[in-house]
Amino acid sequence: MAKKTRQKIAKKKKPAAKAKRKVRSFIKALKRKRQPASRKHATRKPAARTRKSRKQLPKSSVPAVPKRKSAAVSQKAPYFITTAISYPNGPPHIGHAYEVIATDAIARFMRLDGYDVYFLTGTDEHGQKIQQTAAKEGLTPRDLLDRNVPRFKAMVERLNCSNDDFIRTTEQRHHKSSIGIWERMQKNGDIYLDKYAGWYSVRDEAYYAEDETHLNEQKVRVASKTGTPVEWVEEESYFFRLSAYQQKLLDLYESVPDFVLPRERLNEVASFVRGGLQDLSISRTTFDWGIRVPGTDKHIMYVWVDALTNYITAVGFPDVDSAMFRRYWPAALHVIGKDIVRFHAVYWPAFLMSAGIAVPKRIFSHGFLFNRGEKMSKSVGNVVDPFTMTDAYGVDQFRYFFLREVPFGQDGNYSHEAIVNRINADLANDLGNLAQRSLSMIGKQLGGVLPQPSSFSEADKTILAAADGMIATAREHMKTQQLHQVLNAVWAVVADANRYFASEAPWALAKTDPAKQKTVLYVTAEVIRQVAILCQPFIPASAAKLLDILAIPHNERDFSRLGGAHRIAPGSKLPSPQPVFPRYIQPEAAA
RNA sequence: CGCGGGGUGGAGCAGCCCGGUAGCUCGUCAGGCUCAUAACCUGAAGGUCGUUGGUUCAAAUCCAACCCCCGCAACCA
Repeated sequence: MAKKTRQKIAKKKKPAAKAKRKVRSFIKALKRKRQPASRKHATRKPAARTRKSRKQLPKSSVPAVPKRKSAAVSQKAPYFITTAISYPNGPPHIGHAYEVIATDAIARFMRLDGYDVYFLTGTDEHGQKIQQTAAKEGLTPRDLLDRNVPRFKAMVERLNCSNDDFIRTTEQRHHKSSIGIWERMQKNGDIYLDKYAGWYSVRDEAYYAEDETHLNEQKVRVASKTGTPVEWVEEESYFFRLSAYQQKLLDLYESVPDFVLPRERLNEVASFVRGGLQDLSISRTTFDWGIRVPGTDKHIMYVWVDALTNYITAVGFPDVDSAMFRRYWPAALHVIGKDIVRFHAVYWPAFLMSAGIAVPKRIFSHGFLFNRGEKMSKSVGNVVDPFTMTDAYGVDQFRYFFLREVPFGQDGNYSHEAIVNRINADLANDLGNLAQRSLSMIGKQLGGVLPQPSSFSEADKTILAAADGMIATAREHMKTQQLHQVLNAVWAVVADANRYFASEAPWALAKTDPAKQKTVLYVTAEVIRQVAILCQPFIPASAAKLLDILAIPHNERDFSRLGGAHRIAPGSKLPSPQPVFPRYIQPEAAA
């Protein structure tokens, strides 16, 4: 059995080597192209031609009032991790849920592994879209937010996320921070006032060049790409000298090859930057729901300037001498969706460089989730509400499915069948049943007292070695946020443990060799203990239950307890085991 | 010639970079066990690796061309 595990582990290493190779060739490519930056898109398109409708990110849980940590004190290495902030112009959906549970799993993993983690999530509440959505519903932006933001907070709580703060960009601290970064960029000479004109689509929140539009049947000019109506707009705007940062960004990508993961995303970004950067319009005068540009009365900051800044706001900016800021910035990891890589890997570091602030250490771009291969969409009617889903399957089951099934960084698919299959097979049958069958034997035959093992056989040693090896494998995969690989490694051991249990047949040893039976049950409990500890980041509530029925003290559940240096204590009295992972049974009238 | 991802047993995927017994999960069939959550263990069946051509002693793996699907563009990570 251990052989199988080893093979699996060996296999997984390959991609790493592959990735390194890719980096090398990527760097070469950068060097090659570096000098002559071809300026393909010379025409200046006014604003950032993007739609920024989506900024995302989930948020986190708990305290309505941020329970900030008192920085300082800890000897542990700091680890500041964030989700993107969610744009609450509608209810939260599964994409928001996915991002926050994945980020939560990483945060919990690092915490258990001895880091001083600060986990941030929140909502991005400014922008024209919020203003418009509110107007459409006859509400003020404030009203709309008061209705929607609590739903995001509730989702984060429901998903059992361990965020330390939940930031809202409408908060006072964030206004101060945004003005702070603006002034720093301005002082550095990177902001100037100019004018731009172009065809603007309100719905897309984007400008189009003349040749990107046409007159439709109704003689209305529309964006060819999206079919949305456009209007000619001339607007005074502040610009950020993004063009001055092209080489600095390329240097960054070269010196920190893991700056953006997965690697393909960095390649895309680098190629975009090599293509030439134009200055970025960073203010608007066409609406007022946002943060006012300092020293003006009609300019509102471009939402992305405001949104990205949330990451430093949360650690105390503009007070760069604060304990929080000094301890946690730069961020260790920004977890974002693949659609906003450009904002995080190009604009954000450029803003920070301009402001004289360190850039984050890594951006990780996760993929999108598809419902039976289809993008979720209201018109198709396959939008799934995270609350409904967690009600149906359970929070830990929901978390487990997405974190195990979807290779982190790639797109993923889900369906009712796939979810039921996975949670029944992996959680209920493999892990849950293993715990139940072994622990109930201890309960019934050994009076609920964890037995003392006698000498270990080769089989015992092999399965223990497999369990002891999990943490090293997990850490290796965690270096590049390969969450699904961590779970793969854990479940390979669960499968080994089931084979071990079946081949040792402790139920038959009760009469023939009680000492050996005790050893087998002890070893099995020890393997389950390590599995449960390592599962905590992914399925926190269920893992805690498993540890409870193994009578593991709360202060012995961190990763320092893994790897074989510590073993479960013989002689401890175990509570009578309760099933931790119920099988999913199709509800009766599944109309 | 817009950019990117993908086409491998019934389903979903790995393998491809560094050619050389086609692997995993689920499902199906048969057997075992009976401690356990109708679960666990063992074995079997099942594949023209999108197409065509090329390189090679040898190609799922390298090269070329082509076909098809899906994202990037609608409230949406």
